[in-house]
Amino acid sequence: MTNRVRRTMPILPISIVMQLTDLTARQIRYYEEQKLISPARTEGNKRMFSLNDVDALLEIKDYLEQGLNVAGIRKLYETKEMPQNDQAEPKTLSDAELRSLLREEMKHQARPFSQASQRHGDLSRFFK
Amino acid sequence: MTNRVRRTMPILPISIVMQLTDLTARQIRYYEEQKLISPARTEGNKRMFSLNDVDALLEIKDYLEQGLNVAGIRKLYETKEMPQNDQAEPKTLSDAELRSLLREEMKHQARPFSQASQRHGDLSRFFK
DNA sequence: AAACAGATGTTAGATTTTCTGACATGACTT
DNA sequence: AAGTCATGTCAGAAAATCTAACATCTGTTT
Repeated sequence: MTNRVRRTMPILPISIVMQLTDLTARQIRYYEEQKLISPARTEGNKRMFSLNDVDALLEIKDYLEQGLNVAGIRKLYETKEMPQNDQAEPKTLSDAELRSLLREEMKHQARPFSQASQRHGDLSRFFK
Repeated sequence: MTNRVRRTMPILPISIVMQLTDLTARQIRYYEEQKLISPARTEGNKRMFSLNDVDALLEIKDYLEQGLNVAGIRKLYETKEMPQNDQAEPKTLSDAELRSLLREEMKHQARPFSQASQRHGDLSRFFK
C-alpha cells in the first residue's frame, strides 16, 4: 500500500527507539551529547527521532561493538559527511589520524572497515 | 537504504498521528471508542499506533468527509474484513442495510463507493 | 420549534513518559 | 593507583497522554 518513509521526519519517541535499537535511553542521550546524532525536539523538549536517526544509532552501535570509540566514530562521520556539505572546510583525516583509527580497530580483532560500513543490523530487521 | 515498514508495529504516539492525519486527539480516541481502530497500548496505557492504524484513520477521515457516519464505516469494515477471518459468522450486509448505506451517501452528493475506497489521502503524502 | 443524536470541543485531575543533572560503577589505560 | 570512557541509577521537574464529564454545533425527528 505504501512505501518508503520520509526518513527524516521525526516521528518516534525515545521509548520506541530503545526497542528498535536495543539501546538504553542513557546510551542514546549520551550519543547525542557526543554529537553523533541530533534528534529533533518537540515544543516541550522531548526528543523525537526519524528513521534515519534509528539507522544512525544502529550504525553507531555496530561500530562500538567493533571496538571503535565515540571519538573515532565522530571523526568518521565528520569526514564521511563532508563531500556534499557547502560551507565547512573540507576537513580530511590526516594519515596519522587514519592510522590511529585503524590501529584502534586492530586491537579489537574486528573486520576491516569496508565490512563495517555494510553491516547488517539496520532497520531491515523491522521493515519488510 | 531501507524499506517497507513493518506496518503493524506500534511505533507512533498520538501526537505524531495527529500531525500525520490532521485529526484531533479527541477524534482519534472517539474512533477507537467506536471500534473503528484498536491501537496498541504501552504498559503505562498510552496509545501507540502502527502505520496501518494511520492508514485506517486516513480512510475513516475520508469516509466521514464523504458523508458516511461512524456506524456506516464500522459496518463497512465488518463486512470487508470477514473474508480472511476464521471464526466469526460470515456476516453479510442485508440488501436493506446496503441500500441504507447508499442512501446515506446519496444525501451528501458524494461519489460512489468504488471511488471512495481507492481514495488518495493515504500515507503516500508522507512517504516517498 | 423543541427535543434528540452524532461528532467534536474543552477542561480537570491523575498517571506515564521524558528530561536534565548528578553521582556511581566497571573495564581499560596509563 | 589514578584517570578516562561508556553506561547505570536516581531524583525532581516538566511534558504528554489518559479518562471522564460536560459543552457545543449540526443536522434530524417529532
